[in-house]
Amino acid sequence: MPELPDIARFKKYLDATSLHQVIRRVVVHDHDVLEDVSAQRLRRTLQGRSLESTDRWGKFLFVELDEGPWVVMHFGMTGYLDYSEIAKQVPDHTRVTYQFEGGGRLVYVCQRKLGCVSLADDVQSFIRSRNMGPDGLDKRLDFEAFRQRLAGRRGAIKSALMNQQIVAGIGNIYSDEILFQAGVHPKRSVIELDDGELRSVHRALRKVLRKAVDRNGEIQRLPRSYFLPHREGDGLCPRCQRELDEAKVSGRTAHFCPRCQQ
DNA sequence: ACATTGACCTGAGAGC
DNA sequence: TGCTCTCAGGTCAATG
Repeated sequence: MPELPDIARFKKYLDATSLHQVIRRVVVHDHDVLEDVSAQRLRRTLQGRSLESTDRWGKFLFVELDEGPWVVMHFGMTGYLDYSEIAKQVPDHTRVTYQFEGGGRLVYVCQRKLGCVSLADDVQSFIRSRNMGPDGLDKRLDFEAFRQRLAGRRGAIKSALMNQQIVAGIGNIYSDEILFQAGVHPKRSVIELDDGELRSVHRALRKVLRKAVDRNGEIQRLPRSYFLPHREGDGLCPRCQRELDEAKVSGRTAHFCPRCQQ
């Protein structure tokens, strides 16, 4: 479930709890989540360093060390961070522990192991190497840029929104909200959308992500006029009260209102 | 070049 | 109670 607004919350959480503390040691509980880095190199790179600042791009969280490369974290669909001042039992499915001098610790938890922890020399080259599109909240993603990135696409608009190479940060959940607010059916092909519809999708994308970040990625704190509280709740469209419908869109389950999204 | 599908991974919940 | 099946969903390799 972690999408752009969730990663923004994790970033804030890390900033508030873990910056400027010296790392005493790193424990890798499960090597499966390490990507392009051995446990030994991760340990040696981080030991004695401190976390100095964070950055986010799409669903990736980057953490700058006082010296050396950046730590990169991706949360798959079940990942999150947990900080504790005192030594206590780590949560189930803890994959990496960052133990600080002074007793605090930050852990990376990822039940389904679809996320990963890695090192990168710098944020920009990491993003380039993965061919990632602009972050969904990037100011440069204006309507023209958005339309250009969708040019030549024939697949479903929902798939395009979830494609990290087109726009980074949107997943299954928030693409549902965006398409609901734009009044566009998730299965509509990108090429058959006219300029007005594309503009609505773009406007909804910006608005939804901004609001969701503002609400800390907590769906129950979104306005009742939003789609997601009902997707997770009564299953009724907040606009017309009709029963929500679902459909498979390239392997994912899309939720939508059959009346408001034609 | 783009689109689609299955595999990866684990646990919850359904159905029997 | 316990077994099996399906589903959740981000991403990537393989296939169309």
